[in-house]
Amino acid sequence: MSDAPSAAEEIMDGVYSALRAHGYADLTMQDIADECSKSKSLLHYHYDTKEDLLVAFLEYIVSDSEERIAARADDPPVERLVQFIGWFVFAPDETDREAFHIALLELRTQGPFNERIREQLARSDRLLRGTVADILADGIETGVFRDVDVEETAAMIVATLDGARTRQITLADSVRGDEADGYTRTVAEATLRRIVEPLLADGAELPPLDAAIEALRRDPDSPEPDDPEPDDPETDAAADGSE
Amino acid sequence: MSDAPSAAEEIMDGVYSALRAHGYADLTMQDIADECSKSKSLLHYHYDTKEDLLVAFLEYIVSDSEERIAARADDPPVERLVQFIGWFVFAPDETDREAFHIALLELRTQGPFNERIREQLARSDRLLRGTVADILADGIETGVFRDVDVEETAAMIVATLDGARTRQITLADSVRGDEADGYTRTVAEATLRRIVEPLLADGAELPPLDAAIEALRRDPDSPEPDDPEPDDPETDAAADGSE
DNA sequence: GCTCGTTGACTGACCGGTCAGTCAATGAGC
DNA sequence: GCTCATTGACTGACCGGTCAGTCAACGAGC
Repeated sequence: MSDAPSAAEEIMDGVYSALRAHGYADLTMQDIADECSKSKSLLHYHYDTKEDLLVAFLEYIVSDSEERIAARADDPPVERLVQFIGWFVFAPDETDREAFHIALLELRTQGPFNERIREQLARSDRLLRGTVADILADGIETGVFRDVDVEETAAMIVATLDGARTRQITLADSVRGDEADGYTRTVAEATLRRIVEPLLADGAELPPLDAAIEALRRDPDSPEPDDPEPDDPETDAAADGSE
Repeated sequence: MSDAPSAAEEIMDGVYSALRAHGYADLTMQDIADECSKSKSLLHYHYDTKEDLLVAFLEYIVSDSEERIAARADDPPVERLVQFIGWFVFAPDETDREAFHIALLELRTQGPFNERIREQLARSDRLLRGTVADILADGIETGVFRDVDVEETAAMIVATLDGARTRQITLADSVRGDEADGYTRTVAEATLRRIVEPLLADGAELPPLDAAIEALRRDPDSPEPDDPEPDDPETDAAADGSE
């Protein structure tokens, strides 16, 4: 697990880097090969087709997210929820993460044309909405949340954050940082204030979003991670990617 | 204006049909040519490059949405808002419209890589959020809405609906209609109940979403249209597409 | 009202580049 | 010496874009 990463790991890393550098639409097998310092032929040795490779990559990042989320399942519901929301927000310097999310969004648009991709996307979607639903159900049981329709609330929260992020990454101008930059953060804050806060039982209080975002940046192993170590592929992949 | 559509119009129609049929990612100039029964060379005669053609198409559909929205600017704010929200919802039989929105989402993912596309997306985004903000400002002035932050509320509403639609179109399985199908509608209803309704001043009431959706289907010239006449290209294009 | 030059719309054939995928050969480890 | 990992050279398909040329419409000159 420490040194000598397996070929599969190196290739997944290569896909990750290549996606950030080139996006999905004009990602070539050669790009991936270059990023992991291997030959294109080797990629075909391990994965028959480009599709196989990309589906494997998707599986990889979704599984990673599953593990990260599972690792935090015992945190208190309110903190977990704020952290979940905070994880959609990009800090200003996380251009790599943004680039990766652009590629993931491109990948998502291929869902309708590719069943295997769609399957992974659905898995990721279930993970995200299910996580929020679990958090809410937990909180209701504990008495920190009022009794609401957890599925509906989860759907709304995830849709809102996903929509905000989509707008931010598709409209942000890489050169002159523009208004779209802080968009997700603004919407995340509004979501907390206008959707989550009314859900709190009397006496319960929301921790600040900023603190949660800061914590995520420091602690890679959070439910929906940021970049843990420089260049760690899946760090936050699955969560967003999937939807 | 009646018969003998101009070449430009026929080509735009061709792009529209081709996008629905093939999606954006594997859209070829030949596909477009086939859809409008012209030669590929003709497309290059009118538009130097494929990019030029697609940017022209984007301009075309965003402009169309601008006009449609402007045409309804004098409707009462509450009705306008419900109609705006209803226009994100796909009726079960609107597979064409869904296919088109998939292509538009693909196009949106190219924003980060193409300034001219990004420009049009930003225009569409301003249109959508600006429209909701206008509706809210109108309603506050008239006294039907409480005094809220219109920009923030508009951002939330648009993000939520957009996120819901994204999930629906990327995850829906074209063969066996699955759970993702009614997703946008569910979220739209939740948005009305949980975001819009609390905004209403005492005495004001929301018209039902279903009625608004029905009206949109019957009346193509609504702010954010459905398919007006069979095969009318831009009908609902801009609204969603953009941003 | 006929001819002829000009123009704009349009086409088919073709070119060059790109890219996924193949294959035979090489080397390393056992 | 056999297996497995890896490589570079190669191929075939596809696609954007070019180009030489056709054709119908139109207007001018007679």
